[in-house]
Amino acid sequence: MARRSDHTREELQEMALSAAETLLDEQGGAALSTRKVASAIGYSVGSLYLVFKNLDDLCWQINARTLDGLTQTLEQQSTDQPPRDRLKAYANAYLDYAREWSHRWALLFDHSTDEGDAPEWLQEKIAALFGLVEIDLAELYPNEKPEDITLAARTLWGGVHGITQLKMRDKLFFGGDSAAQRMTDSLIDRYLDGWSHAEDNAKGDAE
Amino acid sequence: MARRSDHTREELQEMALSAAETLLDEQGGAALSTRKVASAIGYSVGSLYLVFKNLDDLCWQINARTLDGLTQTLEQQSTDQPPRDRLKAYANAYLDYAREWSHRWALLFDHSTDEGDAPEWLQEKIAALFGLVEIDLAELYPNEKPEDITLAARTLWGGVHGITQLKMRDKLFFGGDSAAQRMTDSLIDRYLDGWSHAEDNAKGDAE
DNA sequence: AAGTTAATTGAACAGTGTTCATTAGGTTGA
DNA sequence: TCAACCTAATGAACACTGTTCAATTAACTT
Repeated sequence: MARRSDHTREELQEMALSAAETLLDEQGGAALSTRKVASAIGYSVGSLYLVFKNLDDLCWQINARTLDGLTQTLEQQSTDQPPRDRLKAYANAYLDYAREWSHRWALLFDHSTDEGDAPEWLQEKIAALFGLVEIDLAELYPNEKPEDITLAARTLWGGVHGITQLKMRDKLFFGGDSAAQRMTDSLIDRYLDGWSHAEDNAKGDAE
Repeated sequence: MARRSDHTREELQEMALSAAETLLDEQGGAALSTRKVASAIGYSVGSLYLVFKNLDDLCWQINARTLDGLTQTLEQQSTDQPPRDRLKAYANAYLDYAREWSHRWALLFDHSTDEGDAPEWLQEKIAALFGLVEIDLAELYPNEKPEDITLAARTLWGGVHGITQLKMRDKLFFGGDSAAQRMTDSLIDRYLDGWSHAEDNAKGDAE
């Protein structure tokens, strides 16, 4: 067959990504293969290469969607609460998302191209995620320099990410299901308290 | 050839692991293959399967060695300093180790068996790493319940791990080379300050 | 109806992990 | 000394993988 034009390029791409995600959810990242995706959408292997540069490209595009979903989930958290609670809600949502889409989450952070870094647009999406945290921190510490807010956001969120990762890989072995959330709560509370404490001292010294 | 007995099983295993590590360091985890390892040590593919259950097993054994090296590095940090400084030194050493052995470090945390968890002995090694942190925290907060120390150690070290991972994957994009260390310092200082703060409050309330 | 075009194919190639019947070097016993 | 045995070591075979690209053929044009 040739020139079927059953689907546009965009449709083909969407079908492939969707099929790949299903495969990923059901069988994990190791099971992702071009032949399986192709046969799942009723096209041949070669057709995938009309729409994706290679399997790596397909993975990055899945990652982009995963990251979009994650960002959306975080954004859906109620804004009608104090920044500190919202940060905790973010962390919780982050943990839940990783739990619900464990294979997608694993692909997002495990997958690394042989050569070169993640694509730019992916990096921008991650930056946007950090941005959410920065907003809350800026609200909590309006007198802080922007650079310090940026550093704090990355520190705090790096921490949440690390806890999530260890949890996902069963390398926490402590305290059952609720442990991870207790840890992110503890992290956020103590980090913010420690920060306030330092600010108070600074003020005290200045005056 | 057969029955050469040039090397014992133990020697063969050591040769294979060592060759695999070299391959890993030079070409990354994706380049690790049974045929390459076999040819590097002058044996055939089949011989590897006399010593390792499969490639996964070989990877786990590399990971064990990586984790041992990491633990040793941390243990070499001077004990002749206050617990807080030692914790920072640990975090620093952790970052340095990940930087120096980036491919080994990536294999350690990316590699996940298709089915089932990491082997038990690996989990014990990780627990031992957490133990180092617990010692310092217990020294800092002698009145804290052991369970709280355990949780805090995992929280803090999960955070350091997360920062390290984002750094390694270039997903921090902030502040150049020194950023990661500034972040772990910030994390440890603020977390400990926040903890002390909370303890003071608790004491104040009680009295 | 014949010609043109390009969407789609799938065989081919080079690689992968894993298995296991075969082989050949070392050891043993006569 | 030499045949018998044993077993460490092999590497061909199998079923997979990603990727390419000449060949095919359905649909459009004339």
